[in-house]
Amino acid sequence: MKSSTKISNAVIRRLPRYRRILEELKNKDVERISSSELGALTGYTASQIRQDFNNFGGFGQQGYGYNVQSLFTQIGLILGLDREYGMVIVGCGNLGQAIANYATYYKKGFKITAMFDVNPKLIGISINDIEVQDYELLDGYLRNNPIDIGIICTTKNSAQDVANKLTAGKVKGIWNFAPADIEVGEDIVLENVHLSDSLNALAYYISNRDQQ
Amino acid sequence: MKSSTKISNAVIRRLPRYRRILEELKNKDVERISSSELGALTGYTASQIRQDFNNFGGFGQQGYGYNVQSLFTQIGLILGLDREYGMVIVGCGNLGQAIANYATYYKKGFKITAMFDVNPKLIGISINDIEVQDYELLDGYLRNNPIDIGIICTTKNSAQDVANKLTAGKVKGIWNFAPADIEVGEDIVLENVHLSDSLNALAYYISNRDQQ
DNA sequence: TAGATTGTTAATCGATTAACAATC
DNA sequence: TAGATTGTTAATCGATTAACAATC
Repeated sequence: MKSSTKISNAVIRRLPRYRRILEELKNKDVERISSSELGALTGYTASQIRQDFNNFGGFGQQGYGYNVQSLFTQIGLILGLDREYGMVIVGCGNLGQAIANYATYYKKGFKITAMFDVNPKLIGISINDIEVQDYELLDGYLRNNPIDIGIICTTKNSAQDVANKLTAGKVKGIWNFAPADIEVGEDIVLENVHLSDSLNALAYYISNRDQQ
Repeated sequence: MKSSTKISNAVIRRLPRYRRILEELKNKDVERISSSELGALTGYTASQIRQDFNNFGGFGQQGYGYNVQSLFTQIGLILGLDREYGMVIVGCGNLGQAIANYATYYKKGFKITAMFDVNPKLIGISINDIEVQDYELLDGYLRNNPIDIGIICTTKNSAQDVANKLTAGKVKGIWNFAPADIEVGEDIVLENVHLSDSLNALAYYISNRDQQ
């Protein structure tokens, strides 16, 4: 894998989709796939698929195509899925709990190690065997436990404060579900899931279906 | 607004963000803003902002900039936020409940009218005064109540079946949270929120921070 | 070997940025 | 009026698609 040249964001965003589809093929015991077959499944052009993979060096074989298992593994390596990520969730309402369940049952390699909230009704309850702690304890927890990813599932108003505490606690990335534009330092990776933006885009395309 | 020419998806995806930031400015009683000021707030270039708005006709005034209130309203009109959208949620676990709360409290104009699940433990309970109904009743409900948006918060395995029922029930758009690649007809707008893809991209950027 | 399909270069397309005349 | 800032055209940049030689 050449890691010297910068890979465009557009390529990176397609990789998880490739991987998802390859996993399904793998489960169906499909051994090999050509770029055009993969194109039919993903909706991308065969040409784009070959370009994408060649950003990281050749994964295929002329006249044969790509080995499903090996391509799946390679993409996992590129995405950094060959290691474990420690995560904390801040905000344990329905959304926080949904993310906790999701990560616990579906995302091997992403491990929730602690959960925090300010709500006394939530503090002390257990979610998938993880006890919700008082938000006041977040600082101390991060000092003693190096964490990779902080997940913000709070309200809009608390989001920046949480981000600041996560930053001070030296997380490497923030997965933000709060409908806020939080600011973080250069060295922290910020991934926003702005549900509101997604719903607004959906409304647009419903209202302008002819243009889609 | 010229609706004759197709607006690129990239532009549409930026509109909700503009609107979000304009709303904040409006709340702070800011009356006018220039493209370069808005650029500083959004991270886009002033040039891009002017290009974006000019897709829909001129919203600004030379020498003055843009009127915050009016620009906010215009973007809302473009996105189709001047009407109400009826929505049903299928799958009422934590995620479905989180979306229900979110839509109820934060998204004026998007109204949840019914919720469905297969789980007997959930059927009958009320979430924000909406009773969870048996999934078996979805078909009949959609026949009698025209719905704009169907929200899928089920497991991966059920997602396509739900999508088929929503399609048969003539929804205009589907907001899919299930980690599945569902297929819908041409005339239905599909908006996916693939948490898994988002988390995988986050992992990539954490593992390759130097490249970001 | 012949056929298939990649890897890779070149061409095209589209999106972003720069520049500046128009005008408030 | 002079200054500011848009609207809009032109230039650039980057991403996608097409084409085909390399090769399994």
